[in-house]
Amino acid sequence: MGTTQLESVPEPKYWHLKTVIGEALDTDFSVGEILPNERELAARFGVARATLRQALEQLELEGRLQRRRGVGTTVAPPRMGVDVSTTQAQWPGAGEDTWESVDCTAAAPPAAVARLLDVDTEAAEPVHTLRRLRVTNGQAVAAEQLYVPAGSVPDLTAIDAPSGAARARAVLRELRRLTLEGQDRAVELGSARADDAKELDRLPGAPVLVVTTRYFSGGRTAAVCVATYRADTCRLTFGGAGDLQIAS
Amino acid sequence: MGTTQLESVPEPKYWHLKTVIGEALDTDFSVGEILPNERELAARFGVARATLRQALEQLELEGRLQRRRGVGTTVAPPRMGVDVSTTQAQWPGAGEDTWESVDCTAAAPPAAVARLLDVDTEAAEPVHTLRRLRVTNGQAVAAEQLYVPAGSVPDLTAIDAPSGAARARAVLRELRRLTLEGQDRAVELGSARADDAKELDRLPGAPVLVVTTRYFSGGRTAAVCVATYRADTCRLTFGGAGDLQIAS
DNA sequence: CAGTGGTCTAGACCACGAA
DNA sequence: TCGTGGTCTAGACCACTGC
Repeated sequence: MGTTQLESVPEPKYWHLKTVIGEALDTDFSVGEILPNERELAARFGVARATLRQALEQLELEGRLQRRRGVGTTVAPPRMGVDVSTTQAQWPGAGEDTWESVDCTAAAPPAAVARLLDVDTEAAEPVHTLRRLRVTNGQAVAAEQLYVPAGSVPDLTAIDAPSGAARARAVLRELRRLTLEGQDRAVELGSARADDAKELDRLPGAPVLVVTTRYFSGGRTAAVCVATYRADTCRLTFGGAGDLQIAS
Repeated sequence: MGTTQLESVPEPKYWHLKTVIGEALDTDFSVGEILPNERELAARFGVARATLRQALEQLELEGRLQRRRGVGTTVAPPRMGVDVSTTQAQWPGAGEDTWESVDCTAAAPPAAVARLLDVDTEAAEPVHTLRRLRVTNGQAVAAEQLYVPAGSVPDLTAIDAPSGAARARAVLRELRRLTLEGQDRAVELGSARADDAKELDRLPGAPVLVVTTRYFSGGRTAAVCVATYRADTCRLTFGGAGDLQIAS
């Protein structure tokens, strides 16, 4: 009995580190406080920097930390709940939204989106491509692309501006005049494309929650929306569960 | 004009690798096919194994690859859509569910869950803790924990078995007898706890989508459910969007 | 047992932000 | 300019799977 039972299944170092640091965050640090830099933390725990980084990456993935190049690692505030409810079907842009930086072009949609829309890829029906940014509490939390086949908004006059923010608003206005017959939604994990990452102030490849919505009107898919939410800072809520919160 | 414009913002190697391999998956490989091992791939692309692994990790995160220790890296099938719709409020276990491996204990809930339930942490009201596994297409896609305060199911007789699967079914049966007044839902990114990871056939820390649901009845929170979905293989769908699919 | 992916090390250099 | 996190290397050993 001189030695106690050895761990038969040794826990990886980074996993243990994550636990230790996670507990320290709760007790020794407050939100926004800056941690020692990675080289010092690694030395303090007696591990290689790469191992320490593995632990920090996990904590960042869980929304506990925020790391910024050239600045440092800070304690993140609790994730903010952003409402994406489907309980009451509504066109995008309706209600008390906090969308900003509206823009509009006539670019052709990616093949995957064209498949969702009922557009004929051969006929090349024009598709309005809107780009919006969702800003909550002063932070950009989502980049959205809304694809609207020209056929869905026939009454749109060319006078409304050929492109840009004014055009985008005109498309949204026309869309809201239609009768929304239903909508569909899916959520999955993805990694940020370069352009979205830039607008969300993240590095390319950062984990994001991709929310894809189909809007039905007139017996067809009238619009498709692909919204990319920062996975580190956002908790998507449905049904007004704004205060719902589970610490991981 | 002897030299073309140098890349002013050189793309990281792993990012470029991810693109190259991702395209190769579309053209040169079919679902289920096994890739060359990491050491060979790294050599073939002329990078260190760690760099190659960074690219593979991203592709796995996006659900394009599946890696298993001791086996190899295979091309993953498209993510399966699992329905978690909130359009019609219903108690867990109702409808055509595919939940399995039901179990039930009387363990005290984590503090975060107790906060959501209206239980008095001091009085220590007993809480039924159910554990279930959601199996779709023969694969475990989610591990769920359902917390039901004893006060929510007062008519539960002790005769129904003190614990285990039979007890779990009894709790669910009693729950369904109540009038469900509403429900709440939130989705966020997390990393798999050790026990969940084991049941989902993943390593601890694997990315998961955590779905937290509150069930309201009798003017209080009658139950709280925390479901952990494999983020690599699942796409959460709302409103019957089973066929909704966007390639990333 | 051999071969796979998972963990870990001890360095190096780069890109970015702030002073 | 300096300090930060981000990328990258070339190794090593370990844990798991299947033969």
